[in-house]
Amino acid sequence: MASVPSPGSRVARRYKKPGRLFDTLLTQSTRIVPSSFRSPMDEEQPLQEKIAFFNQLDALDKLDEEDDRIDAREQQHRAKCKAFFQPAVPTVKEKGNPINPLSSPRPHPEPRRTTSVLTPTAPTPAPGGSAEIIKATPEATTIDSTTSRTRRRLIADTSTSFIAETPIPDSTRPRVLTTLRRSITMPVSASASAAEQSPSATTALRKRKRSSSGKVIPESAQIFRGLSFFYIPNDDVAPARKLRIAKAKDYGAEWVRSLHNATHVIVDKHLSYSDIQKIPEFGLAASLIVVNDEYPIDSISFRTLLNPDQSRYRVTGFPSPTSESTVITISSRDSEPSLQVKEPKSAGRQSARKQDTEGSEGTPRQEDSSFENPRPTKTTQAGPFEIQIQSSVPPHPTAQTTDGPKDELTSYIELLQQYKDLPLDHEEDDDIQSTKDAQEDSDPEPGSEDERARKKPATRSRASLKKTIPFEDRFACNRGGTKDNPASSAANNPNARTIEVLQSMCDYYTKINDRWRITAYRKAITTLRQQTTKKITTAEEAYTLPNIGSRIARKIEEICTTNNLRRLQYANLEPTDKVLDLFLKIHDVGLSRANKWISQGHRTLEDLLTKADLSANQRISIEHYSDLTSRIPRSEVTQLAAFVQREAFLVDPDVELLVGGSYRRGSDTSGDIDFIVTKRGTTSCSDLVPFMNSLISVLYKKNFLVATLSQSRREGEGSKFLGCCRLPPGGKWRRIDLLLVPETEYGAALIYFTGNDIFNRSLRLLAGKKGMRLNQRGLFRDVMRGRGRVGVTEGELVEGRSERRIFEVLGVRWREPSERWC
DNA sequence: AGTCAGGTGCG
DNA sequence: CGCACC
DNA sequence: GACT
Ligand SMILES: O=c1ccn([C@H]2C[C@H](O)[C@@H](COP(=O)(O)OP(=O)(O)OP(=O)(O)O)O2)c(=O)[nH]1
Ligand SMILES: [Mg+2]
Repeated sequence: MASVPSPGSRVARRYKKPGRLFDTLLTQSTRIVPSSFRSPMDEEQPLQEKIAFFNQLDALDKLDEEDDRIDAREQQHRAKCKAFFQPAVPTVKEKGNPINPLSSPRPHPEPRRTTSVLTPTAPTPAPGGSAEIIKATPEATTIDSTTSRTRRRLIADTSTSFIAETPIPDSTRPRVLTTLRRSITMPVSASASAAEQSPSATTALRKRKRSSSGKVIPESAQIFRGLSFFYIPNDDVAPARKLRIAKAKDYGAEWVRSLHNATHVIVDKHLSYSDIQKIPEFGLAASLIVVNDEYPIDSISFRTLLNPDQSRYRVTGFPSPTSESTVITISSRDSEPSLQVKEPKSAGRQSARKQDTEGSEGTPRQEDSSFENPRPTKTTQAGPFEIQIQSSVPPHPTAQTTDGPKDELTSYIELLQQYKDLPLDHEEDDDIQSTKDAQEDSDPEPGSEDERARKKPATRSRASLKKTIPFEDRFACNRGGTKDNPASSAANNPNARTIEVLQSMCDYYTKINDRWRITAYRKAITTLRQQTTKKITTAEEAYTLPNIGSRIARKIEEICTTNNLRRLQYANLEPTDKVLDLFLKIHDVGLSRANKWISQGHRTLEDLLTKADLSANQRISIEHYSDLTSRIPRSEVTQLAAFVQREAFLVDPDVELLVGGSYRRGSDTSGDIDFIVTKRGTTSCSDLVPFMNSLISVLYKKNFLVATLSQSRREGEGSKFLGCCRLPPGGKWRRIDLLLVPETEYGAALIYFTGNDIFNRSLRLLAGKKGMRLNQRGLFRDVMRGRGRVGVTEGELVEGRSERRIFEVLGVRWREPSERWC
């Protein structure tokens, strides 16, 4: 994967498996009208206006951001809490026992325990999910969701008119606007059926669903219980603040209007100490806890009252805490020398990607004039008026024409839209492949047929200029790629900047551990990267592409017009981000641990080596940080391979070793070296274990192997060895992976170990959609995945030996390893 | 409203 | 079960 | 977030 970080890169994969804790299930808007993303202006509109428009939207987006932020943090907090996050005391040791000097009204016993109680996250797997399993089990066929879903889709297809959103009259704001922005006009054609689905249509069209804070937080979780917050400004005019206030209330805080009965003073970020001093009776605040509005948010995030003394929560200009700053002053936390740098964007140019994350701790937000003005103005009028732009825009000719390389299987992999049933379409002008068919041929007997009957009629409308094209391109992984990146990725791709920005978004979500958004962005980026011919500028254009929906499409347009994404301005950029990246590259360190360390005040590798408690692997990994994080030139991989193969031959001449991973895909550089070890005639990896043991000991003796990170020799399971090695003379430390594979599973293992990971996943996804299951041991069929999503039946082995046959059975065109970059 | 790959080892 | 890894 |  060379330089390109996205696919397959460690970072990209860094999200962890769900563990159902992170099943975010946030909201999701279902797009119905093709142009739901459409902004009021049309293509021809002058750039200036577009920019102006975006600026106007700033306030609103801020809101969105706020939402995201909260949502995200809610997810995040679990990870952090579990990671023994220490609420108040940033000092290194002592885990439990948070000392909350000031906010002790409600001492929180032992955070860990508390958290588990607090999060009533009841996964509730919801039964009956296997709607799309083709080979559904008899009882599983009782699919219900399909009906409503289908209905919705139909409507979607019919709408032809475009909706426009009203540009916001700047001065106005808040909720009025919010509403306005979401207001939509019902497509004429759909109006007929509007009645039956109006709610969903509305939902689908509006930009996003905002969760009402109607949820009830269990009393035990109400960390603010007993506390009284006085806000400055003390009103809920600003929607974002209103939201925060509501949130605080949810957690037990009382919103007070007077300083007299307040316990905490929550100051708007944009206000400085000198500003709030003017407040009448401000003197009272001296005895109160004064923090900025980050404090409640963070506290909620961590489900515990944090130490309000942290610089992070200090109001700008607030007389510093008598300089007795507790123990250990965490440098980076408060330092932030030039906290004024800001510099929103302007010239841009800077590499958005990595280091640009130059934010400022305490003052991360730009001025963003609009958004929450201190003065108690009240929202005024706002004459919302909806504009209907009738645009008979014909379905984009694009769609499949997008670009050259397309192959059918590509289409599969990625979207696997309707693989098998991928019907007919072809010329049939009605694109509709809309797919509804998918379900119809399959089985309706159980009971829900009635509805299904009525829905199918209508439909034939084009409307969706969206990704209709069923198979044709749906990218996935076609591209050979490895070496072209030096030149191509950087200079060649016209969408470089866009990708760069989106990648930042992706990074952001990575930090937040939002699995699905990460993959969504990853996919979007991948398809964008494949548009090598022209620059995607408008939302429509972008929306046409697979895996780019309305929201990312909008962002793309914004990026192209403003060369920036407002979302990033306040979404990202904490100074600790670089540290986070630093830590994440350590083997056996993920988000959770890295964040934990950061919260403990560690900022450098040295800190970790001296102050943190590390596992053996982590220590090794830090001690050879630079070696292990640098990529291995192909030539060196070849040498390493030769070395190992030679030794292996001496141990057992019948054993075969093949280098897989990125090397097999033709990469110029690799993050590690992956060996697939097999021997003819073997049927279980246990047959190879003895060989492995001797090989490993030999390699150690030769000073080739220098560390073992993990080793598994379970019978029946694939066994693998992960360690570190180096070329004899004293080469750099390198990561090495050995996978033991019996001959009978060779093909499957080959696919697995060759990757890349995205390719594997799409293949497996495809298999799943075909009622099969693919893993590193083979391809199985008649798999029953029932309820709980857990495989009920393992399925019957179809093929495991031959890589090619697995492809065949899956109906996927053979792909050379070099074509497996997705 | 559900899905988004599928597995391992460790604590 | 969560985390980290492939 | 995207797609079904
Ligand atoms: O989440 C994952 C990670 C990896 N793999 C497979 C594909 C991958 O190709 C192979 C080896 O993993 P590795 O981490 O070595 O990735 P790589 O493709 O070899 O890239 P790199 O150059 O970073 O080693 O294991 C997966 O199936 N799922
Ligand atoms: Mg590799």
